[in-house]
Amino acid sequence: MTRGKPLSFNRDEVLEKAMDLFWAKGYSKTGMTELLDHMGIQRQSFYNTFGSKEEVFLEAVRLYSQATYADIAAILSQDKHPIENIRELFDMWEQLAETKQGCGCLMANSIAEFGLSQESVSEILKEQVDQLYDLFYRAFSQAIENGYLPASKDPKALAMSYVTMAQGMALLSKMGFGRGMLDDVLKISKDLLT
Amino acid sequence: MTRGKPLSFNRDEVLEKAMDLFWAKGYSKTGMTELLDHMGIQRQSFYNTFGSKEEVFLEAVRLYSQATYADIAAILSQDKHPIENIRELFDMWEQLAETKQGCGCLMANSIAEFGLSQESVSEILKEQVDQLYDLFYRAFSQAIENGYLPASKDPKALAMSYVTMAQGMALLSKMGFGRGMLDDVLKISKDLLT
DNA sequence: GATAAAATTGACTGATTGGTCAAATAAAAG
DNA sequence: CTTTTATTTGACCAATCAGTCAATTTTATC
Repeated sequence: MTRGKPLSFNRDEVLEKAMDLFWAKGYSKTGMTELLDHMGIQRQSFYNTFGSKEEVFLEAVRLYSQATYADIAAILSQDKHPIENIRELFDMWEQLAETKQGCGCLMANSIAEFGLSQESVSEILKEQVDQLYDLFYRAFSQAIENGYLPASKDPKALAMSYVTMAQGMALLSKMGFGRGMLDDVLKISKDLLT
Repeated sequence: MTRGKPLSFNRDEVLEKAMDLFWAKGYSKTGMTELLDHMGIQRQSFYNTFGSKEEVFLEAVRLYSQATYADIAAILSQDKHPIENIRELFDMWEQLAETKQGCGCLMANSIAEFGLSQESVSEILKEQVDQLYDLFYRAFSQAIENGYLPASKDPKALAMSYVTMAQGMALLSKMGFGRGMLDDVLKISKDLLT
């Protein structure tokens, strides 16, 4: 082991707490003092470990999108009719919206907050959106191959539409739209996936 | 006429300039000095006329949503097949996205920035989203009455889905998604509106 | 031209921002 | 026990934030 006093906190744990706060409040509205309180570490420990507010934010966004990607991939990769997978996905989102009331999606929030204005951020966000798109694209392509969807369907357009709807739903959930909105969009999905 | 020196600027004009800046940068990232520069008026004139940064922001959001509502209403109220109206709507959005690169939609941006955290803002936003929903709902209901859509369609779910997609597209446009994304979502719309 | 009212100007305020510095303390390894 | 590394503490910094104040100028009505 290296010499010296070891970190008294778990890096991953406090990063996750930072992620939660950025998720709930956004980057600008999260003050350093508040962030430190929420992470439960000292100012100096923070700057030693994470470098700066911006750097910890980037790490938080990466952590968020990796976790989100894994969750969605687990559902979409099931060998079932896509409408069934999508329904499960919506169930997960509904549960998430209840747990994290008013928080929406950290990626969607960050896109809105930064757009292309800060390359360090947009670089990550663009990559993550693309990965999410690929996930849906592969799922729908596979569904066509497996005969769950007619070959006339365009997996590319479907994937883009679902990414779009996901972002839209994340946003609207911040305005208090919940089950009703999800049910409506899910209902419409049946027309798309049959 | 009332006594005293009249305003040397047009209130509506400078409000529109404020709207443009809030649209491009969001509330938090817009500083007063920058806002004043962009509006082209003096600090004191600003506070005399608009009261505060928050108040002018609320006015700007109202102005934006009224203008947006009018634009969309003009298109959706046409007595054509809804897919034709939706196509026109997407054309408008594409043009807008080109003009206002990276700005997205002020309503979507504000929802992401504030959510329900500030009642003065969320009150307006919720109202505007509801109005937008009503607009789509009436359009689809009318389309069913006029025989453009089968009665089996659910105008409620369709309206909610389009509001969701609109928000999602506004968000994604901030990441540089443009024509390709719009074309894909429009293509998917054909499945929904036939 | 006197008077009233509003616009304009620029300096200024207190609070808050993210971030730094230095000194004291704690704990692990050699 | 010494060395090395890290934590902790609190003071501190320059910059920026929205907003204010008072003196001055401009333009209207009387």
